[in-house]
Amino acid sequence: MDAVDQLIAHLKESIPVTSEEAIGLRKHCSVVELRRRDVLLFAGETSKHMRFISKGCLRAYYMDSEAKEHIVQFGIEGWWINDLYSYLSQTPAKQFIQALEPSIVVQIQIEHLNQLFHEIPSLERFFRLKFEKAYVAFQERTMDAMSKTAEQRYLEFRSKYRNIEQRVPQYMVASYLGITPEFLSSLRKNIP
Amino acid sequence: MDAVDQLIAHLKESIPVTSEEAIGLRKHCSVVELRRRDVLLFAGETSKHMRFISKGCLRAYYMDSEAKEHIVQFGIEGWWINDLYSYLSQTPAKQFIQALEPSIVVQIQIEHLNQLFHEIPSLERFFRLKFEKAYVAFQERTMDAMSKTAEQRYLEFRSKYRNIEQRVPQYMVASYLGITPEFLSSLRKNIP
DNA sequence: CCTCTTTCTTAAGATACCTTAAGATTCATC
DNA sequence: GATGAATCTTAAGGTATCTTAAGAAAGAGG
Repeated sequence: MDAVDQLIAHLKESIPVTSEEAIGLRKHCSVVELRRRDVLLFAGETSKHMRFISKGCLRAYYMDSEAKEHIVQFGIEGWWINDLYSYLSQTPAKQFIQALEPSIVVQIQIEHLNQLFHEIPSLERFFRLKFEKAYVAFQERTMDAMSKTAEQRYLEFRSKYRNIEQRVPQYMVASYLGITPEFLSSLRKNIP
Repeated sequence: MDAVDQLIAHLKESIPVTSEEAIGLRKHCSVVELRRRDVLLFAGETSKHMRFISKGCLRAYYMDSEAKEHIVQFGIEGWWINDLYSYLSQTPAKQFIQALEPSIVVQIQIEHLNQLFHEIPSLERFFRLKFEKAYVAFQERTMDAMSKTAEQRYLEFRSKYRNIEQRVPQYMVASYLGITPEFLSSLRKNIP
């Protein structure tokens, strides 16, 4: 099963996809192989693709005014990763997207995707739902960031994303949680 | 100029609206008057309307597991307010929406709005853009909550929303910023 | 206007989280 | 397998923010 097959299988979990539609889709997909540390999208560029992770692990992060990195999102096999705002509004990205492992990503250009929305109407619904989920995830994260302790946030991260915790460096988990690596280390010491 | 006129004027700032379209729109709008403290949407209910504030001031907030309130959003004249996730996914709201002053809100039922999208195509674009903005606002707020001090967040709130700061109680600003009212009070003492 | 409720301030002691620095461990690559 | 780079831990001292409690000020509604 190649990378695009995986994308199609992923779509089929939520919407029906006929084999003709799959063929149409395939035409508009490009597959990118990334080495560890390769950057797929630089801040300042405009995000021109929707990106599906077929293999590997990536992060989206931005740099604050003091050049500190803050991780906005991780992504692994079967997830989408993007600077969604840049993509949707076609304005320069604030985030970088970088591979943390050797990875394979399927990309669909924005023009092609918009065209596909006409050929495969349920695809538009698929992305609307994705977007709604992304929205609510951010809303929850905002509220958590403001009302929960770092320990609570870490425990929730761990139970939600065990798999991710095991494959990214701990200091990146700290960055995702908004705390220092030292503090995360000390939290971990005091947890079973 | 009545409440619906205000809504139409608001739309005209972003998209063209013909007078026939305005008439069609008007049919599907209902106007709600609220007293101070009236609740427009309860957590647990499903949000069935898009809501435009024609007059007054409201807040969207949720209650955490310890019964503490956390303000997600304020809204004043010319803003939209909703539990957007509940509205979009038609699932029970986690947030309350409550008037902080006597207010007038224009509501459009979801079925009517979806129908209006066919009659006034640019309306769909209007809401897509609104939604993108809401998304990026949350993203920024998440990152701010995790990387900036309460003082920085307060100063930014103050310069962005001077008008709101002046009409809502200070402890609600604190709740919006994710800090205690006592701490906000002490921050303010040390700022010009 | 008066009164009751809501909101704001102050202060002291507690806790969460950060900074710095150094050493220990693990990992990647030759 | 050796070596240098990347990552993790520990610890001490500092700062940001919270909790509690009480009184002061402001505002709402009669």
